[in-house]
Amino acid sequence: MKGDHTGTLKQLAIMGALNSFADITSARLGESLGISQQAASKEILKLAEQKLVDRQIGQRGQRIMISRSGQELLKREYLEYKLLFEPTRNLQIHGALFSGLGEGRYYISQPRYKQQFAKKLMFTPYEGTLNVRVAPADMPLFETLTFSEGIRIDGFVSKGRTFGDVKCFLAMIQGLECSVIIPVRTHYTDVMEVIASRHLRTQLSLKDGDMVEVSVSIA
Amino acid sequence: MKGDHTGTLKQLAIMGALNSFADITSARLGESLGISQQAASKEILKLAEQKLVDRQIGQRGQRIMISRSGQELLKREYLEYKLLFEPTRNLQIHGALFSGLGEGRYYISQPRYKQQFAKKLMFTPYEGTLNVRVAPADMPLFETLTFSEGIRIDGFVSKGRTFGDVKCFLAMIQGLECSVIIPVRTHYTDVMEVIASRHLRTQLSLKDGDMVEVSVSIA
DNA sequence: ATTACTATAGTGCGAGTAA
DNA sequence: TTTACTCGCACTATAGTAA
Repeated sequence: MKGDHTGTLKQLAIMGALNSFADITSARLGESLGISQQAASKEILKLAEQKLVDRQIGQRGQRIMISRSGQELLKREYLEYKLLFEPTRNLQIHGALFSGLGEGRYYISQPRYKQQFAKKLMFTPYEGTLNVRVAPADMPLFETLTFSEGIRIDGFVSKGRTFGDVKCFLAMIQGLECSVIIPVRTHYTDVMEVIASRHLRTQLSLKDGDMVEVSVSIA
Repeated sequence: MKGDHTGTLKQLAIMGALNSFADITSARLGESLGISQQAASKEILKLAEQKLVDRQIGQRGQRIMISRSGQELLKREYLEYKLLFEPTRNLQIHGALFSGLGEGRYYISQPRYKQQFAKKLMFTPYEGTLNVRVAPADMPLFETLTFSEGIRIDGFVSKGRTFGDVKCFLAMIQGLECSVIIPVRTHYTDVMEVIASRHLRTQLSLKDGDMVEVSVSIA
């Protein structure tokens, strides 16, 4: 709110700066936003300062591209709107962190899974999972995920091993966009695996035993 | 940008003011937005002044609900983000307005259609259609809609008459959210029917013969 | 053409506080 | 408890203009 430049960033994205450098003059940006050329110029400088955009400056104009963190900001914004308008329910699932044996990391680092995550989720997952021991009181909620449609990730066979179908649910953990992944053919478990674009433990300063709340959105 | 209170409006929606009155104190709103209680109070007053929210004031707080135009603002915002992040293509289809014989109005005012529009589109259509005679140069574009998946509206039989399946495509006309509807079993036509939540002719000051551009998004 | 500096006018924020 | 006023300060916008 205080220094909120989300609107400007969105306009830059609309003008083509989301996935590549776009020629955008401060005058044209100002016109789109209903502000002066000077104000638009300052907006760009501030976005660059906050590393939300990258710039290439020439003498006959500048080229602007939204940075990785800028993209994440816009995606988070999009997700919030989506949760508002799409008829989804949000399940608040609580649990305690624990360290797994690294099977999660092994699974999601399989190239065939990774390709699909990158395509079907809105982020490219960090290669590791956050293991959450679901609170007994929330087990009924967690189990409804078994019966809900999620984003389908197809299984495959690699080197004689079978990697089964998996489904993902978009979720939020402490304000961060993430995804809960569960096998389609579930065995009973109280372990919820969470993936995100970053290493959640360092990002959120979490350690074993910490209680977390994951807000899972189901269709 | 100048007097942009979209962020505040979105926060109010998140806090439950989208579809009903919600008890929201200025202090709590301020906390959510990272501003003071006083600033939040002013934000609310400005939103109310612009008729983007309705208020009920008591002595132990206020109840806030986002107005119809406020909802439309947020939906437009959502649509913009959606077009940015969902892998859609946008077809710019041009054509000239003309007056139909009112069959469009007759069709979309059928209750069975209306119910589905309200549920599956993001707006409740005004009971009338805008008839656009598609420019010959854009006919190939228009025809691709025939082969694209849209939002499916199921047909039905009423009083011995058959109303066929129809599909809708989210679209924008002069910055306004709208939808293009075409029968699933299409006969060849150069007439594109556009519906929206308002009477587009008055809303956009259009008259017969005017050229319009409709930006249709397909999956 | 551009971007972006300076100076000034205007708007917004928050502390204190009334109702 | 609330909401929302005034007022001082800071931030932001625009016009003019340099580079």
